[in-house]
Amino acid sequence: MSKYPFKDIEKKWQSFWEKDRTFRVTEDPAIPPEKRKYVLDMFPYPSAAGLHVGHPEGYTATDIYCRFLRMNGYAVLHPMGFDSFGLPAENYAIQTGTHPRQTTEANINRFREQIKSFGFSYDWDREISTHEPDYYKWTQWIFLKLFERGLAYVAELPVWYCEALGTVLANEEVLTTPDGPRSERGNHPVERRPLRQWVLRITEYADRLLNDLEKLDWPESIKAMQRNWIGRSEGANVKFPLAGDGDAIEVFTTRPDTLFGATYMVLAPEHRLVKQVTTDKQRAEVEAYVEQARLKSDLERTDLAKDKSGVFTGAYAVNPVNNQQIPIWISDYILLSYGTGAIMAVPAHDTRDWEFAVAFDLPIVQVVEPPASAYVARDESGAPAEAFTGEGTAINSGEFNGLETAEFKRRITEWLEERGLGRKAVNYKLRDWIFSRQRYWGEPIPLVHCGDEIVPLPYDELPLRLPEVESYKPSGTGESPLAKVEEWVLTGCPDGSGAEGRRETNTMPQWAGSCWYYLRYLDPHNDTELAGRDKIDYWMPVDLYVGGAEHAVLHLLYARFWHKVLYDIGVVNTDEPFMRLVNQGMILGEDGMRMSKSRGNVVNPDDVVEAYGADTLRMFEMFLGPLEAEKAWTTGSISGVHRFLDRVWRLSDRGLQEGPAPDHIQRQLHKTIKKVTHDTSRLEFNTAIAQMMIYVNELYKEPVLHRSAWEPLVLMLSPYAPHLAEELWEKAGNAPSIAHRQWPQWDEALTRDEQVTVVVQVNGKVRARLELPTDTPEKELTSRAMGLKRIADFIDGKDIVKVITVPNKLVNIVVK
RNA sequence: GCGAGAGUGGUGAAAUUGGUAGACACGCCAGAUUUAGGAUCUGGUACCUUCGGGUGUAAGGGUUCAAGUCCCUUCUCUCGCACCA
Repeated sequence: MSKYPFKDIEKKWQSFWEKDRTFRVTEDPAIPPEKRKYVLDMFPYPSAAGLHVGHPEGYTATDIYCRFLRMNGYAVLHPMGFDSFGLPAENYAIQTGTHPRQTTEANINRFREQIKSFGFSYDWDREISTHEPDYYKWTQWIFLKLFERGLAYVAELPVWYCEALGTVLANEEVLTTPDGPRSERGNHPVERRPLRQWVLRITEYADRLLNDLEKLDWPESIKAMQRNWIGRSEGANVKFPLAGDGDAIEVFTTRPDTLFGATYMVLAPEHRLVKQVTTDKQRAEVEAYVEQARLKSDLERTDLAKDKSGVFTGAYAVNPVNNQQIPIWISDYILLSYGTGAIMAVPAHDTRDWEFAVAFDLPIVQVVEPPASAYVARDESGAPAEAFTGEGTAINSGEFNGLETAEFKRRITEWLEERGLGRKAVNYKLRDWIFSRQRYWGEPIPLVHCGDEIVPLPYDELPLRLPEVESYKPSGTGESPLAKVEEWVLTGCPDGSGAEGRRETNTMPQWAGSCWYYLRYLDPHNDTELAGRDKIDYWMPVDLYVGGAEHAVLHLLYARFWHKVLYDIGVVNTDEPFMRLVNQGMILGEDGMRMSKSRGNVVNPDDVVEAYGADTLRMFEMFLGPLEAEKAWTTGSISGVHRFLDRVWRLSDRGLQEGPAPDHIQRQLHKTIKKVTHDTSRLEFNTAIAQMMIYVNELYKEPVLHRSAWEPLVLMLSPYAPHLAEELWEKAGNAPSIAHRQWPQWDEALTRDEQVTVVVQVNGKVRARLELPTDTPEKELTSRAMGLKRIADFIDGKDIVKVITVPNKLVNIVVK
């Protein structure tokens, strides 16, 4: 159905750009810093399935923006690469014996071809892949820096282990599903196992990761997710001595002001003191409960709907503020992994403790009087029927009675500190980042075990290359396939002692490579530094980062963490990498559901390019709706965009007339330039396209096409449909390329119409319209409005209360 | 439950600071062109109507000369987190 030869045009210009290296960018010192922009796409994992329609969405958006910036005199860094370590290639290797490198590189080639077929203006001289030794040399280098600074350590931890993937996973890679905890990748069941792991001390950066979010121009939802994930809460750690024992239970609480209401304590079943405190009488029952809790999946343990369960240990602790003995229970609603794994229970003011107290008939003591404005459900006797968790005034709290919650917290914390019973404390939900994987296809960790010592490889021995292996299968011993490569594992100890050492056989997770890739683009071939400082100073930080919201926590938090470490060691110039973040909305299938093979609603972008051309695909995806909104694919409306481009093409067949265009065309043109400029700069591509459509519709009604009305349109179109625009630019007699030509400017005076429609309202309802010259004085507006027969009919016999006029907009006559 | 966001024609969606609701596009209808179909061009297309007008932006209320836009209440949906002490 298409008439314009998009296939020829697109092929022609893609090879022109490639030969011409049109989009190569260098660090030109003549360009002032404010005219330099770093626009980054989240690079893809080169899967076997090829690109889906979601990839070109974000990539088109940044491409349009970059082309727009270039035409406005900016130096633009816009690179692309591949996140090429990862499990799918390795799983394929396990099944088929094909080396993951082979699969990965074939996929990269396919991806690169596809990406090029969309006409994106990347500087391909800067392409990187994270699996290449030249690249992972620097991933390893950063790891050694982390190790040096004590930010990487080994710990035996209960970690998520995935039998199907044969590896441990980070907390962030595990999802809670109705079928229990599952791996984010592949949706396989996972379970907790105590294993020896490399861990990165991201918690040391928790406060900075939290506070610096304020500086960032990111979607509020992403910031909220990161805040939530970090989960900072302030309170106090308090020691409750055991009755008749020298030991004490330490708890974390955010409400030290409710200490007087603590009527019992609860330990996590795995808590170290459980064995010690349990009385003989209770031992059998406690042990049974602990065993039962161990076998429960986390989902069962965290099912909110279930009733509270627990067992009394038989032991008592002493509430340090009033010396009362309170019973110690165990329950699985207390998690060993948060705080100290033990709580003081204040049933009157904590919903969970309330439920537990009611279930086991434990005492409930009110210590916070709710403010008069607060609603509290009460039973027939007038006693509270639920926990009051808000702030209020202290009661039943001895000398502290009458204090407001915030003040009480300060005072009681001081009181505890003076007596050595407690101290101010901050807790985070964020855990340290479990960093090792028992896999083959990842960066080797450049460390050697020499007896009990762990010795880093000297920097000049990097990269530590992945050895070739016989089998990609996990060893089954909880070690990676690397462990079986004896000649690689056995090595001299790098401390120079000449002793035998064994290499670390764990590899890094996929996140490692993507934590810093944006820096390598700056200087991709540098073999003495990860990137030259002059290049970093020239481009960083990233001005705009576009990608999917699925990386809200994982990638974006890890990358920020590494960046801060690099900042602390003086490698980078800012403490945040990505100043502005935009999430492109997901493109759903035509049925409004997430695209998936099983639903059969997957749209392959190659097919669209084949049928309509890359320019149509680009514009269609942008025309679908706002960039950030979730949008359903609608095959039908592709033709609307294609028809538009076809109309533009046929318009060019008319030949160009020199000399000025008619006045109304000039006005329409300048309005169009203004709107397209404004909208493009704000990534509001759908409305910019609509405006160009309006303008083309206008041009269509004209008998002749003027060069002065045409060329600005071609220029404005060029970021959106670059192939067609290049062709039209050449067809108009200009030398290629259009890519660096000056963006058209508008004349404000010409954006205004000579005539405007002014509506006349009576009591706010539109009753008439007036065609008047622009900027007709308000007085005349009023008199013209009053003079209308229709209006006279409406206001006849009524009192005019007032008349409101808005120049060039409306007259509203208020009558009674 | 908590956090974030969103509800506008048959459909995707527009709408500076409150100022003509539905731009643009899909679909549909009509006309032109065409052997026919497709394609193309032009026009129409929120709903109701006694053709005066009335009603419409999830629902209800409020502020205002004027509300999709601001305020309050409620409902629905999407996403994220979820016994985090």
